[in-house]
Amino acid sequence: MLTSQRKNLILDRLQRDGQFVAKTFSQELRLSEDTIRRDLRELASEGRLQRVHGGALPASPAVADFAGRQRLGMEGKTAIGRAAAALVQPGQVVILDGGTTAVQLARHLAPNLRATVVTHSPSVAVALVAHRHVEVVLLGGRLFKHSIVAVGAAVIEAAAQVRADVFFMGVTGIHPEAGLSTGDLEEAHVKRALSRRAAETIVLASSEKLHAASAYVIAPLNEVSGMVVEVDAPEDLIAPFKRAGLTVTRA
Amino acid sequence: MLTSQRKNLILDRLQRDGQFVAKTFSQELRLSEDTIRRDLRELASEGRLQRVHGGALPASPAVADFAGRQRLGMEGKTAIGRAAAALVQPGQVVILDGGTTAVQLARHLAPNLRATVVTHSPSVAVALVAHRHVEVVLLGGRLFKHSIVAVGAAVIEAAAQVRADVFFMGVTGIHPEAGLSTGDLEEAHVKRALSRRAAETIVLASSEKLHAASAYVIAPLNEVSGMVVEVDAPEDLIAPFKRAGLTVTRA
DNA sequence: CTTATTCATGCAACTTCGTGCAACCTCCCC
DNA sequence: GGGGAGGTTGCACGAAGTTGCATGAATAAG
Repeated sequence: MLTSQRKNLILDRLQRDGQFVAKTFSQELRLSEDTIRRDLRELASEGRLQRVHGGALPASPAVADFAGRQRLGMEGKTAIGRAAAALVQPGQVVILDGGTTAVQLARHLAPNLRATVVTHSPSVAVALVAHRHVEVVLLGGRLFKHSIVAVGAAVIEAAAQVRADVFFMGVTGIHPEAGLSTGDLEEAHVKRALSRRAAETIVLASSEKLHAASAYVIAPLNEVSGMVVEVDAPEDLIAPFKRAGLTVTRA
Repeated sequence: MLTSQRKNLILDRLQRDGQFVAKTFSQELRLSEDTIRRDLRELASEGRLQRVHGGALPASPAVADFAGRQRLGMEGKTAIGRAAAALVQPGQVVILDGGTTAVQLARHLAPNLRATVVTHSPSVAVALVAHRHVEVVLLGGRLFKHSIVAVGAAVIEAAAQVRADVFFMGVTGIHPEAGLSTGDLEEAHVKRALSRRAAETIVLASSEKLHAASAYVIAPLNEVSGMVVEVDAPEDLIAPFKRAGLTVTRA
């Protein structure tokens, strides 16, 4: 049996059964589990299925993708969210970006805090329903499922109505020279627009984002006033940002 | 059964029932309670559900808040959602209201359906992230937490950009003489505006809404083209609407 | 206050995972 | 036909993940 033939068979099974167990299949084909696992790994890296312990599940592109990212470094993101939440002052108008870290921020806002949160992320909006005293303003637009945020001209237009005190921005890369960047052009536009509607911009930067750069530039570093990083972020990665004048908060 | 599959199942149950009992589920799957509890702990730490003594509740107290409402007649609402989802034709532009029934509708859209959904409900938007082929447009505005929908002039303005084929509306009352009504003035305005942006309006009417009237009028009956009711809705409550020319679909 | 669940934790047995490695195959060029 | 490059496969082994049980703490219910 050819490798690619076997891979197709795996995908067929996955579609048919809604699940795929590596061990069962290896016995059925009388091949070692290693071979099957290798196939699964490759298919997963092509995004054609979602790898899980023991086998695989169908790839539901956006969700699984997002859920996967969500699990990664959840601890650090929660800590960053909590620390950033503490930076919000009573009565402020805050713009909150999308992403898991932002949702954690929303979750950890002090229960008695009175503030207004403006967001283009439906997830953040839903998370804030739990908060008694926070007024939520949702910015609408086309939903970009990969990140679960609204994007496009509509968001930018709606944001123009807002003057906020601070914008908490998520990025995929923050680099001393390259500045802030993210993986989607539309998202980069929206982040830039939101940044310009706030007096300050604070970047939520989990460790893997430090000194990384993605395809689309959002803004140079000098448009950022601060960043929140994990408590154990290496000092030598942080130093360049401090030199650039950013206020660095450790979670 | 794969671990992650089990976790998905837990989340599904939670969505479906609005609650989750560890012991019951462990017996059902013939696994130790420890395993289930471990899953719950992990899901809780990812913020995907809210851990409580004995089991779990939906993550966003948003939904938990709903949970009271949600558990009530959930079966009927799911059925209505499914039936209404079947009314959507490929390629249509659909406006979807907020509320539990609408979320069920979103969940039950045929997986291969290509369509555009316009909504002012962040919950609906999040639910549709899972759908591969549906384009989602989010209407922004101030978030009305009780119903988890955006309301206000911004929504109405954004809706003005849209010409939809059909609007699926949730109400708190539909009455032969009093027409459609709901419990909040702002919401009534928004529903009316959305209704005018669609060629047809179809009301999602679980049994307790029939012949009920709430404080704020949305529109008279003649602006409605159809309604979806539970399969066992009493014929004598339905007859007046049929006489008024509405197409009644039984779930 | 008492009692019965339910919970978190540590532990041991077991399974599954990733990596490096060697054997083997196929294809292609000489 | 010889031989090398590139790819595939199975195995070994240490790492990581999963599960059920025991224990004592925490919680809900009467």
